[in-house]
Amino acid sequence: MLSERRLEVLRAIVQDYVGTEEPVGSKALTERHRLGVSPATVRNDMAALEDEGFIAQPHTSAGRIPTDKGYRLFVDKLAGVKPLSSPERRAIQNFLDGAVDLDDVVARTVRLLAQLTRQVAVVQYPSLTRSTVRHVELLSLAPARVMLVLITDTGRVEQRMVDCPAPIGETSLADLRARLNSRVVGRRFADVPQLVQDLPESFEQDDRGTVSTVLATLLETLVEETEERLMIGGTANLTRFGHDFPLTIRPVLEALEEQVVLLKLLGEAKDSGMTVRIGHENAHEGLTSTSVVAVGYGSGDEAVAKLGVVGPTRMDYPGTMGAVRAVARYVGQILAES
Amino acid sequence: MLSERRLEVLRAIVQDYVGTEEPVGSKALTERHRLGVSPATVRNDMAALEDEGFIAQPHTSAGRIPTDKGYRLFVDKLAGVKPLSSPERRAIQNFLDGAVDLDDVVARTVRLLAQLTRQVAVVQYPSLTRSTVRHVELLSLAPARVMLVLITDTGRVEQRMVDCPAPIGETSLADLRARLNSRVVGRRFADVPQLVQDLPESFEQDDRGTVSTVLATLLETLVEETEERLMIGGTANLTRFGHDFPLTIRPVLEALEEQVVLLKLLGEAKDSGMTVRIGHENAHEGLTSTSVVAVGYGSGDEAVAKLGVVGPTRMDYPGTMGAVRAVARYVGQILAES
DNA sequence: TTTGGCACTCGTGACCTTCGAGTGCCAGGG
DNA sequence: CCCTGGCACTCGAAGGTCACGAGTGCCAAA
Repeated sequence: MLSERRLEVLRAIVQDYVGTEEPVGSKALTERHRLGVSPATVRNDMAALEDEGFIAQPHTSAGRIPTDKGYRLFVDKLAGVKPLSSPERRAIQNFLDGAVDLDDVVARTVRLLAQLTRQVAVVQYPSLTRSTVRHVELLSLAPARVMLVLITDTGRVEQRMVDCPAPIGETSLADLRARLNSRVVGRRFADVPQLVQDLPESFEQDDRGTVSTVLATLLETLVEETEERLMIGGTANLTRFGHDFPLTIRPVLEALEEQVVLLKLLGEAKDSGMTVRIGHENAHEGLTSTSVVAVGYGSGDEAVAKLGVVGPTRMDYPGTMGAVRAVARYVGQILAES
Repeated sequence: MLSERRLEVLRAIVQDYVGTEEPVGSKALTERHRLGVSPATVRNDMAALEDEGFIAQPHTSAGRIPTDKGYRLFVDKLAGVKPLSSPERRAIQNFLDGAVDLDDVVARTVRLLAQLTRQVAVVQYPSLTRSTVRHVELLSLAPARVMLVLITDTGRVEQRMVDCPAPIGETSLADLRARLNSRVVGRRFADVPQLVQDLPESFEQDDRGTVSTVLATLLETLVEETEERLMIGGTANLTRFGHDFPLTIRPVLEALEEQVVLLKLLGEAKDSGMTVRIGHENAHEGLTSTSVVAVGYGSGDEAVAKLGVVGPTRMDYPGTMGAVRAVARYVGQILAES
């Protein structure tokens, strides 16, 4: 087991390296931190830390930098979550309060998060899977053409065109609308298929085909839209990455454009509590030199989606985690209010 | 006036420079292009072109590179629009045909354009200003709470909550819905305010307040949503920019994140025909080393929105213009069908 | 276990040289 | 009048050398 002081040395190394972006040596360490021991002692500790794999040297005769394992220990044991200052909290509140609709909430959240953390922000739209139906609307646009509009409790709206096998009258359509809503409003999406299963049977022969088609489209929408969407921002912050640019930034930008990759990334995060994935802990190979800090958010107790940031492994973990957590809370509040 | 051959030399310089990304010298030019004259002659021509400001030398004793003015001449006079190959056309068709809704169309278009041009793609959502109303729906969610859903002919859906001053009955609401739709369906957004002006008067005293509120929200939505949205993609292509990375790429990424900037950029493009803005022709200072190729697209004759790409001034103009034009046409078709 | 001392490593930056692509200019020829 | 070959010149890129110094590991003494 590592002694208390050695952990302290690791903490100092991480903090210095995050600040200066340069390998940190024993002398510099003792100067910047009041460790109460000489550089030589620190060197011994560093050698031990290196043996354990927490730090490494880019070259012989250079300072040490933390490894992924070192950051992991730092995040788990050595650092807390730094709460935001109250001006920051107020700024969040003000910034999010002006949002007019769901798109706007998400867009503002992305900007906010990117600005606070100075990193790339990723915000997932509230998922349809876990949300409930607020209303289903059916509009007759042409004799055999119906528009289906689905409204969720998170304010999301999805619409689909339905080409019906036969014309359907306004009365039947109103009837279907009423019955459909009485069954599904307030229910979870996952439960909908079962709830509407026997609906066609209660309609006249003529309309059954159309009713079935409409219901099929509804279910299809549920499935399709379970493929979640997300918004990213703050990519300009990637330019602060390092000096060895193109090689580092390229795969990251590519990964960020692949929504699938990002969704998987967020999906891997724990449902509750904050998840930090460091460097090679990320499965995607374009992201092996980045860390992902993610957390769930939602209008109630339960998370309906996730948000987070992507940044270099060399990031200010306490600060980033604080910002991510705070933003998630406020977004949850905003969603609950609307 | 520049002689025919000098224009030919300029064309060759642009083509070579776009291909190699390196200043092109007189000797290399005569080798790669059958100009029928000696390097010395080309040197004279180059000196003339430089006097006129079409090309420049990065340093003495280096080859020449085109200036913005040179690219301008190239685009206007020396190069046409390169049509896509038929496999490319088929690929576009296939790729866009799978789209399920408007969001999907836009998302696919962005990816497609980014892939075809290997540059950053920008696609504006069909604007509400120029589109027409397909349907307005009113849903009573609570006694004094109405949801307003607005559907456009381009398939876009906007919804707003309306808190009414007084409860309104289902009958009155249905009445309002019917009258509202009979007046505005098929009309342009710009005309709507006038068309609904006197609507509250025809309702009973009790409901007038609510009707006014609903109409106010509708008009507000029209105004608010005239602020257009857009989607961008292919930012990873920025890494192909040049060797002097961070400085070049940073302001571009920042500009791309500012939707306002991009909207203004697209707004400056001509409504019909293709617009190419080269380097310093772009007002925004982050984009002075990029060119923007934009074109309007729409379901009918008239453009309802614009799309385009942002890339280095050193880009393959004919190819890019060809791709942009082709994609715009296909998107127009898709929109017209749905 | 800590500390000061010491020899060693090796990347960084400054400085210099070489190399060659590219230029401008000029005199001669079609 | 325009084109061409020749020629001296420029100057950035690439490579080599060297001194510097931050940082290391190890050891013997406190």
